Amino acid sequence: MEPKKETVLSLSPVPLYTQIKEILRNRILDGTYKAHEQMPSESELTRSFEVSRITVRQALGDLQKEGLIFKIHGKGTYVSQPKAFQNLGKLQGFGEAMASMGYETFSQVISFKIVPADKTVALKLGLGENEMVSEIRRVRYLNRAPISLDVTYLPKSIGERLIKEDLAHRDIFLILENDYGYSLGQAELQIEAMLADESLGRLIHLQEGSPVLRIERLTFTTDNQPLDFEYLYYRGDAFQYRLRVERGRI
Amino acid sequence: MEPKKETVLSLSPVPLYTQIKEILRNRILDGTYKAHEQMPSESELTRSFEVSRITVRQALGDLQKEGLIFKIHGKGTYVSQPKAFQNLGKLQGFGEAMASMGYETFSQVISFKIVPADKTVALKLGLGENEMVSEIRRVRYLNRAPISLDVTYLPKSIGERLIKEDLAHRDIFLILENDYGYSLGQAELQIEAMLADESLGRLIHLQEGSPVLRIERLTFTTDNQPLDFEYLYYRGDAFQYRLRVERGRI
DNA sequence: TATGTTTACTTGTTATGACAAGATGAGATA
DNA sequence: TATCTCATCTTGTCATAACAAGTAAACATA
Repeated sequence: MEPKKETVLSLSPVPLYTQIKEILRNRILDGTYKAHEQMPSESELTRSFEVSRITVRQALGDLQKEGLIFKIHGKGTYVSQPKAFQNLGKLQGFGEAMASMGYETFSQVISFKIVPADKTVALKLGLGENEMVSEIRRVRYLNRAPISLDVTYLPKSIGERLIKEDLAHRDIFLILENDYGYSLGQAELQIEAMLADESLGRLIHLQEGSPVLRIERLTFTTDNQPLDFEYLYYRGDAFQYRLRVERGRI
Repeated sequence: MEPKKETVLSLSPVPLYTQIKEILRNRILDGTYKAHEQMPSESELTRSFEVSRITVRQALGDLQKEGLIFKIHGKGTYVSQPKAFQNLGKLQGFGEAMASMGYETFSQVISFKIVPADKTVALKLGLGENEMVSEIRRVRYLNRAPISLDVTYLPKSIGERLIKEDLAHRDIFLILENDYGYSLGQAELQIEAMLADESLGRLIHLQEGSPVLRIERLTFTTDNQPLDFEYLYYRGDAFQYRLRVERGRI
């Protein structure tokens, strides 16, 4: 059968394989390709998108890294089944943790600003009071429902590099580690319960006065330099923070 | 400078890029390429291994996925800082933690019962559904203000011994360790936000509908036997749960 | 019928070639 | 001196091409 041809914007500054990856990701999420079903073969995708096989393979490889699909040599490419719940107290980014359980997540970047650090942020990151920092606000989605608001503060120089990254689909932790070479060590968390106000409620689809888990997280490099400071606001009804801790001897 | 040529066994059933990956990995581990130093460029590797660039890139890409190296567009490929050792956010009892910060605490024992385990408790402690367990309800005070309700479940035999202990001033954790000789290892926590109902509000002096931090904590011995299962309800306005977690190696 | 064999699919590996785009220092220019 | 341009390094993207190797079903043979 003649595959239908699809058009990708080759003028766009976005790489071809990224565009194809997005299209395929959407088809998996909207159910065009269902769990455990076979995806179109590489040669079919090559024909329908009118790109080379190398480009198709790069798109599929990325989706495989994200855990959305898996391949069987000689048979084909298949859509992954989301896995059951089970957990750990490792320091993980949200997307990382959910992806390892087979859940689909993405983030919506609400704002990306360079702002002077307030007292708390300056203290946490070890900066002067009015030094500039990057502030990134993201709403996190789990299975297409909003689940949290993340407010991330990073030193200006690092934040600036993130502007061109795909924050919608990649964890900041992973970018810092795998792309920028930072080695993440410990994190300090503070967890408390609070009530959603109107603006938070609007962002994560909660009524004012609903319970929210508020987490402050300061992440250090293995050299013990503070690197990333975040406020995380999780919907109390939809999320449980799970972790394992050990009995310290120190 | 003329790069030295290297030989790879092209007859081997192992793919070329895998062999190159192993060689490079060894050089990173044995210090030939040191942390934060630049690796040879792709074209250098292409010449020295006498393979195509695509093969070199596949090897480097895999090492990047493993976190051993990272790349900077336009600059080069660098060796990552090796990640530090193992985990542990510290597992502490409440009194223990507060005392170490100089706060005064005590507990009021609300009830001490021997009851049949419900489904959750039986599952967590690894018991049969209607086996008997000890249930201890305590209100915790910090500087004379109530701050949390703790509901503790222990196997019946252990709980019975606790009846004669001074639970008002001593942590159960410390009694288990110092008096009974149990060695506590990991704990699993689940943390979520909820609203206080009337009876909880009365116990910890909160209005109905106030935010509360609800924690489920299952503590294991170092032999990985579940020992102690607790529900902790903390006043959202008066308490922050703090912990440190570490970034685990894959 | 039972057992190989061929064939036609799939993904995996590798080569060669080309241009884009980021980084950086040397050299030209104001 | 300060700034801009450019040459030249780097990695990133994409094309075409070929063969290897795993899978499975159709087919041929004993």
